[in-house]
Amino acid sequence: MPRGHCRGQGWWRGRFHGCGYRLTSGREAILSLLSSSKGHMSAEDIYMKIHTAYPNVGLTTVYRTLELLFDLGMICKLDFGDGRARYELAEGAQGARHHHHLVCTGCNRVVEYTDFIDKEVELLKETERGLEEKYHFKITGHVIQFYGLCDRCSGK
Amino acid sequence: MPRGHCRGQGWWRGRFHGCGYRLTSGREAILSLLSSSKGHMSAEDIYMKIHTAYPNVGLTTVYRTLELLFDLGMICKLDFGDGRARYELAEGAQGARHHHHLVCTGCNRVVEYTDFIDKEVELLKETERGLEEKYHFKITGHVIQFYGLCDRCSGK
DNA sequence: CTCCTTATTGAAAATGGTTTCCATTACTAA
DNA sequence: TTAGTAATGGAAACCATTTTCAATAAGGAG
Ligand SMILES: [Mn+2]
Ligand SMILES: [Mn+2]
Ligand SMILES: [Zn+2]
Ligand SMILES: [Zn+2]
Repeated sequence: MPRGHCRGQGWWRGRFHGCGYRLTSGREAILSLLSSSKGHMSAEDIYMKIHTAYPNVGLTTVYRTLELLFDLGMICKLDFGDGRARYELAEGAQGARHHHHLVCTGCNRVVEYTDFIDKEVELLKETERGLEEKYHFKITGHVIQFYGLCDRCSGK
Repeated sequence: MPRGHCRGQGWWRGRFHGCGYRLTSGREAILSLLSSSKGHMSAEDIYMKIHTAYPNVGLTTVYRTLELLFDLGMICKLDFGDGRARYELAEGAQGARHHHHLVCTGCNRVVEYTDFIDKEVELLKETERGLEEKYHFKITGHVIQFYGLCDRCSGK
């Protein structure tokens, strides 16, 4: 394990420099927010939350940074069906745990669950291997979401 | 099992009348196309395919019909990350088999796989039961998609 | 069949999340 | 410093989807 990394809130610094990207204040602000926040934020959510502390970071930069982080595999891009993409830190770095989502089609409420995950992950790995071999894909990720009505919405 | 249904291509007629909806030529054209076609079509794909035979069916009606069919649970709405929703017949009616998707993030190619499905479905049912009980959701569906690079795209 | 109610329709305009343009600024290496 | 290039933000463009609204047609009652 290389020394010098994972110090303070800058665990991602090396991730950028290695690819020729620059670690700017805007990128750091966004990454920092994603690391400390728990929800599923849209680009505009993020823009507004950092705008007080970083009034000079524009919405365009937020979009561009999110795209970059997504391409680098550092964040996940989620679609809960409400017309805007939402983001969360990918597992691996930071204490992000592997989880899946349960989405209410009535009110768009989202539950993260980690129960039942163990068996799912085990089967997933197996399926991934099978798919890679049969279809010659290099699999990089998956999305598992259940849809339904929450208690509040199922009572009409 | 009521007689009179499932005759000809009109197996869905009763599905509409029971809910107070009217079976129009546009709706029938769209449903018929979805039944006979195999791909994952966008609203505009559908609009263009039926436009030769039904020039008087507008794009707006296609969108509205797809929303209705989705709400009735007759079709699935899919997001492969290319900015437009895609649709396919839900399983149940017609010979639609339960399957999941493997999406290439390089070229957006989509593979439908039914291998490995048996064990997945079994675990899914179990997980659904657990989630319904724990989170008091009434689960109506799920999305499982793997992402990666196809053989053509992984070779840079 | 005819009439009536109202669900449905299409064309055009509006919406809204996301991208693109482009001139300007901020890094970085030599 | 200086050159080369990555990054930025504000405005404009993009484009899938939705809304508006006057016109139309499905289907039940009679
Ligand atoms: Mn989550
Ligand atoms: Mn499919
Ligand atoms: Zn709900
Ligand atoms: Zn590909």
